[in-house]
Amino acid sequence: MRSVNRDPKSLINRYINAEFTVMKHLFNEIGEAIPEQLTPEQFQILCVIHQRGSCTSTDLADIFKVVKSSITAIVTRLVDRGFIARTRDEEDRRLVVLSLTELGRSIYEQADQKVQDIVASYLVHFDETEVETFIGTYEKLARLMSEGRSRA
Amino acid sequence: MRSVNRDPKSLINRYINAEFTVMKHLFNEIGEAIPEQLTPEQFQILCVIHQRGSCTSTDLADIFKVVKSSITAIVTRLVDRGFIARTRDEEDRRLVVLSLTELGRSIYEQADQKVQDIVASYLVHFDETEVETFIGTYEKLARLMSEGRSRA
DNA sequence: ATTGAATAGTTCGATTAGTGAACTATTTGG
DNA sequence: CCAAATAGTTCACTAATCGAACTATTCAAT
Repeated sequence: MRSVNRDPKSLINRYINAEFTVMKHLFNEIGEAIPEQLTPEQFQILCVIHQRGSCTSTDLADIFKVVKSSITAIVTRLVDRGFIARTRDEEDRRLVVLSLTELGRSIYEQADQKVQDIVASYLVHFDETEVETFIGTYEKLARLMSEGRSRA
Repeated sequence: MRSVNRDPKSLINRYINAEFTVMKHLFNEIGEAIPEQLTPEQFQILCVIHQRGSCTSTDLADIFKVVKSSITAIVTRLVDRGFIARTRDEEDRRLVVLSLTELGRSIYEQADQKVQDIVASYLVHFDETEVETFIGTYEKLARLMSEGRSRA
């Protein structure tokens, strides 16, 4: 990307505008579509616990790059609504293991289906190789950012 | 994208994971980098006013897909900090015209430079055609979403 | 074996962003 | 000219986030 410095505005601004627009719309539509009024953050937390089976507050704080007290707050709301169970780990009693309840799993699966539908309804406008290339580049970017912090 | 329905999870989940990861990191880094503690929302509002010269609360509410009272709140904070001026339109006295103060312009330009630097530091890992293809697809997606609401 | 440091999590008080309903002020159109 | 539409604000509420202070537990080093 030699031309970044010669032509700094155009590509980067196009990228930022697209990113903001897409993210805003996606979040809005997901917010509308998700049953039981799950926020995007709540949805993502259920998603991680669903994928892993269980996890801790510290795991979630690392994944989402927020401090642990933020996780406590969100998790408490989800526990109050019966979507998540908090279980003390008997091996290491400092740990609180988070897992989905049956209700939580069911809610997550409904929400996930809606998200799939929304995204699919957009992806249908692209041909397959375009999508694969796009996602490949996107994942590379996500990887760079996750590894990141080593850049200037 | 015929295979979306046959192979529904993989591509869509990869896309969503990448989207969330990238957005999270980008917002975090922008938040850290922006001077004077501008939040991403505040930055985006200054950005729109900077691009347009001036605008109204209703414009901003439309652009960001939020209700007008949200805009009132953010704008009030930016006015309090001296970044934005509210001017009653004498033609149509219902309108409040928002514009950047000198300070606001200066703060925005500093923040914008940091954002450019952050994005450039990632784009440098890609070759130019890859970036152009990626952004092209991204903009197409953003366009579909903006037009959207007409889908199922 | 004891104790001091690290780790896991919560609580509390603050700020920011967002919503919806009720409100004021102005303009417009039948 | 008056009713409806438009523009914006205020208010009370919720969600997410932060940071500092706190409890409880485990680990490590002497």
